[in-house]
Amino acid sequence: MAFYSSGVEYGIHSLMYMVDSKGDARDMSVREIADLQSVPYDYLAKIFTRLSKAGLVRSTEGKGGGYQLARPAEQITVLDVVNAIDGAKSVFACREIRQRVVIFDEQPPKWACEGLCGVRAVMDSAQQRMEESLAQHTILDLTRKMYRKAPPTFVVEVQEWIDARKA
Amino acid sequence: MAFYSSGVEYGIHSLMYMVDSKGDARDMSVREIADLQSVPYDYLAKIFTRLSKAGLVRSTEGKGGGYQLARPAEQITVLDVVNAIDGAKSVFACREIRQRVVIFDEQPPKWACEGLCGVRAVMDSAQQRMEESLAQHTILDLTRKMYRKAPPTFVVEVQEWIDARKA
DNA sequence: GGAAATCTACTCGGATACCGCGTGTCCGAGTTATGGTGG
DNA sequence: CCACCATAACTCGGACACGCGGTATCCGAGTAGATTTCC
Repeated sequence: MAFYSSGVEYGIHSLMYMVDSKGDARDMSVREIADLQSVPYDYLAKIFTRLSKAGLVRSTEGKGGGYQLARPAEQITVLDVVNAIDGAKSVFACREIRQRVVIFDEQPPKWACEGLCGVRAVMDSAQQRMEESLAQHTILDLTRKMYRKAPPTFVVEVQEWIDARKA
Repeated sequence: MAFYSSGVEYGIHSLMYMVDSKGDARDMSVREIADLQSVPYDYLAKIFTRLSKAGLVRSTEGKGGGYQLARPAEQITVLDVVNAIDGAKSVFACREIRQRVVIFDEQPPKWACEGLCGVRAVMDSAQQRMEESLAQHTILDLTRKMYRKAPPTFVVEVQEWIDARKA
């Protein structure tokens, strides 16, 4: 299975649509975002509460409310989104096998318990590299890249869809 | 959940015990390795068939048989073990959400399908960073680090346990 | 016409159902050394 | 003494049971703007 949940994917793509062609924030409701991308609404709603708790988006309640980026899109990294949605999870779950060696039966010595397990240290550092890489890409980067790839008509079509929706 | 399976952990720790204090390969049976580390035997057996298929260990069948590193421990990286056991799996499962935008209904245009999804590209490159990091650590490194941390008596105790076991 | 009640469209949070996959176990088959047995 | 056979200790491979967590759905509660109703 994949490490990052599908929620992460939904989250990132959603945030990408919450910034317009000029890079400014755009106010949208969860239902709009879900319908726009043909994504399950209830599920996406849960994801946005997490994004909100993490401070990546701001919510306004009541009718006409919705979500909005809490800070500029160039200050929201992919790592931020990942952490917000999936939480701090580890690529590797160390089971302290080093302590289970049959030689020290029932009572592993201190040297086998203190510090980080060597295997785990390697894994942790690898994960850190990955996260550093994720931290180098922002939502704005992704949005720009998407709009650059699409024909110019796409930007306005999205905007029109949203406007028609509000009415 | 963790990305790398517990099998990976078992595998790496097992390989570490298959090289002696001088760094030379040591012949061991799965049962020995499992008992030494108090790890489920049947499960570990499956892991070793994978290591074997990947060419990391060599097997000798029949009584007195067992496994042995197929190449020097300094030429087996953590990434090798991970790939052998968990196979080539991806941190991120792209669901092509970009194609699901409601604007192009039922028939996403070509530009939305060709090339890599932007989000996926970011994830893939991040994973690559992680794997590069894993490829920089070898089994020999890990073994050395373990023996360096343990008191000198530990090395001989392990050897004695193995020898007593053979008799 | 203004205040109050109703309606509608949101954000929240909990409970739950489904199901795939990791983890672990069991069993049978094939292989090779070892030890015992009979001629 | 030697050929033969049973046994034990391995590696393989498939099948399966169990449980957890990701995915998704449903529902109720709270909030706030828009609309209607009623005096």
